[in-house]
Amino acid sequence: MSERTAQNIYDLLIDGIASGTFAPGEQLAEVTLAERFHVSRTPIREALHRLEQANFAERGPRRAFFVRKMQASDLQDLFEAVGEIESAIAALAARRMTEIQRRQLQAILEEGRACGDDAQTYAEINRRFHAQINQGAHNATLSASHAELTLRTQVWRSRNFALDGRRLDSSRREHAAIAEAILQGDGETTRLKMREHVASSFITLTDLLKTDG
Amino acid sequence: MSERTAQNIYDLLIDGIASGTFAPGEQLAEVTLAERFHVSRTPIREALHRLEQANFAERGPRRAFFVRKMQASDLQDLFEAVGEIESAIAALAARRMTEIQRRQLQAILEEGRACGDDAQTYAEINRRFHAQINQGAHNATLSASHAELTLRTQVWRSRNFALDGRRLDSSRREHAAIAEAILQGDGETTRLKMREHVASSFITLTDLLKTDG
DNA sequence: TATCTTGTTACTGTATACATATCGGGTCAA
DNA sequence: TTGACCCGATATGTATACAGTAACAAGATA
Repeated sequence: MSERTAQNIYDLLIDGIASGTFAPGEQLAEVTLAERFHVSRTPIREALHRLEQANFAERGPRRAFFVRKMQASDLQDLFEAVGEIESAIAALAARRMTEIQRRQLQAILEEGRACGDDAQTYAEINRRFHAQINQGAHNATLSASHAELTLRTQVWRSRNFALDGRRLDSSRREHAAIAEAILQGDGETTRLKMREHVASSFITLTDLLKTDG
Repeated sequence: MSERTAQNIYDLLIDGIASGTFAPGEQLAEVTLAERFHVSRTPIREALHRLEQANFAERGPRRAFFVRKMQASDLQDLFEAVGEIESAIAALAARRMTEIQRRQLQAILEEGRACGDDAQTYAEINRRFHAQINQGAHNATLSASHAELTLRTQVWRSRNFALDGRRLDSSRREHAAIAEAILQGDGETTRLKMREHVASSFITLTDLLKTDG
């Protein structure tokens, strides 16, 4: 733990929240965490303030920090926001991607078709597909906002990492539709397809959460 | 300076950056600022980290903090992002506003028509108009993202606070068009009108910046 | 019984000393 | 002349002590 302690603590806390080590509503007291991680309060403080800013923690009585209790309605809010922003990004990308970027997108799509049913491999290709579109929009501000919100969804996704075969196929189809619209330069169709795609993944996730609980 | 020192410092720094007291590229050293504001390094540190997070400061050599140099292209990025997010919000509001909220929006629009040419009064009404639409979208996540980006634009706007008469009239017309689309529940028209509205204010701002520089 | 007051406690907020990292310049040897 | 290395200056990063604040509970008072 020689350097970047605060950053490490922040990552550890996020992992802990995502994995359930720190339960929703649980208190995050500076002293307790300092002892747990064998550091002083200072880097803990910094990490907690960042958590608060990123909406993973909130303040309670005595200004203490608590793991934010997320409700199902929060999740819906969040995915709607991601859907709107990512579809805006995709619409821009449809009009702005360079020829090289379009070819790369096609290549990634092809990889997704060819990769078989291994969920982990597909997840990585999925990530690159979305990253490619993000780049193609040529708007760093929107990309940053999108990244921030996506990180928040990660907390919900992490425990339901695997996609079942059915969702994997429908994801492929949706990607193909998005890519087609982008390659045709049709911004508004792209927006619709991307919005539907995010909505589908939301539905899948909530179904998974239901069967878990 | 009895309480919430770090918050005060943060506000002071933002004001300073907006007003030009802290020039772009200028270093923000913890010790220097601590002496200047007669506090210790600790609250300064917190404020600087928040500034960095909010994209007003960046790190330089020796990890030192500097006022971020914003380029014209950054401003364009930023306004495009605000335009996309706010138009998404407006489109949602068109479909979701309660009857009461719609009436309130009409009332605010009417105030804007009636208030005459006092820029300061109109600015306040303008703020409420946009806030009302934000509320109407019923999506806290999008509203928060929007607020964050709007704060960033504030730095550019503050020195060009006043709207001239011509822009004031066109702003009124644009507001009317947006409100009409919302009241008809027409999401896509609302989206277009709001995007145009943000773009217009961007153009006005860049014109003002040109004549200044 | 209701309420106001006051003390205790459990937190974060701030000050300050010390640790650590990084850049730049100067020295010395090849 | 130039490259390697060391050392000092200048930043932030971290540890720790102390200050401040707000919630809660107990006891006094009406």
